[in-house]
Amino acid sequence: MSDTTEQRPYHHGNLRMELLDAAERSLRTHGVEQLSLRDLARDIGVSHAAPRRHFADRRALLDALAESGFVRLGAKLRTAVDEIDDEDDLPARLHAFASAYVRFATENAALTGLMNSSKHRPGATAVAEAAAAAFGQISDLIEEGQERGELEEGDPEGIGLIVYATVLGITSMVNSGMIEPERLEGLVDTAVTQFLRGARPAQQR
Amino acid sequence: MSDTTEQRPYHHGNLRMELLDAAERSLRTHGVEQLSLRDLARDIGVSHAAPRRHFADRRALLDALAESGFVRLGAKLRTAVDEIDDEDDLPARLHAFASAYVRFATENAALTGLMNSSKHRPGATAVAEAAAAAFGQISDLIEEGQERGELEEGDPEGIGLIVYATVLGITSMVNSGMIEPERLEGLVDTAVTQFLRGARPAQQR
DNA sequence: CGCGAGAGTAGTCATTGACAACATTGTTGT
DNA sequence: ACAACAATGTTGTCAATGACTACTCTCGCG
Repeated sequence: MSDTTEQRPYHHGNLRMELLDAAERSLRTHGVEQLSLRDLARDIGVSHAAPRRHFADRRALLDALAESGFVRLGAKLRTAVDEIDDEDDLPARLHAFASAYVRFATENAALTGLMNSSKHRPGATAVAEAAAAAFGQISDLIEEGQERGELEEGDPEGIGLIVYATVLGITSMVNSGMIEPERLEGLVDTAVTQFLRGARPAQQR
Repeated sequence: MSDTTEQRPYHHGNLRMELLDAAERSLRTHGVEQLSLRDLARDIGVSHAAPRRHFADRRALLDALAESGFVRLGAKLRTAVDEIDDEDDLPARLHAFASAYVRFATENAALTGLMNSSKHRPGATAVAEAAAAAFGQISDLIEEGQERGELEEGDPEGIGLIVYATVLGITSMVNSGMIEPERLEGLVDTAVTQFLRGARPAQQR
């Protein structure tokens, strides 16, 4: 059935997904502050109260958005790392990871901001889990590096945290306009390189 | 004249400052989303339109808050660095800088979030300047380190950016609940140490 | 085949930011 | 002194919004 001129049936049938889509568009073009449930409903062509059937309140919609963001980010990170064929090439894999992150985070600036601010909200366990899954990948990378003696010993998560923090900070600065996007690649490069140098075991220095 | 039972004169005399004070309290306890101009006006006991004489709109109030935050942060950073008597002790100074930053940023979590999200708003030049002043200090530190040959050559600002980014990222993770505050000190410690190792000139490796 | 749950609608309310018109007070030039 | 006048507050109003309630439509299941 064509949906162009046809009257929409009483039941939309796909509202939840379409709400999320519209929400992400609005997020991208107008920012999170401007995102209004009634606006989305108007865009889609349903009544102002319809979204309530799918999201208890504005927060719930934003949380769902953040969760979906983390899932997609996780996937991007995974494929980026896996694309480095040489499984033992830690520098390359770390670099791929960092690059993929900053690309996603700068191409989806507003969404990333939302993701980073929602993941602490109590009750948003789904968001937290999605975030942990995305982040967990770097711990694995670090762990492998340690096993092969390329990185100093110590809590893999703690060490990974540093890398993650740096990348997070860089994108935050780009997204807030503090530094120009052109410098992104270079900064990520030096960040990863310096990290690898700084985290080498003592006997290799 | 006592101001306890006395009727407030028609002209408050200090509304702007008191608004900023109340705003910061509200920010701290309820977060930026809940901050409402009318609420502040009620708290202070003026009419709902009074704030408009001092801040064109909600954004302007938030920007002023962010600016004041950067000014205070800058001062904290400066004194922290200056408290290290040995002017040549780069590690100690860098550490003091990072420590002071994370302390401020975690003790003023919501304010920091606001600061980091406002500094890009076009037209908020005052905010941008305050931010640059606070951040510029680290460039100076790096430059000194380079002059004494303790750090590899290269754009001081670029190198400083990495440190700043890492510290920014760490606090962002703490403030969003991704990592526990107890780990803060340790993380900052390793971050600074690793940075210094990684940024040493080649011949010293 | 009817009926109940799921999904959408219309109506309402309190809150809010923004704005305009008006009131009060402090200041300044003469 | 004192009459403009600029600052600063006040009341009143409006449109938008999120949240809630009561009602309606449809479809699938027993």
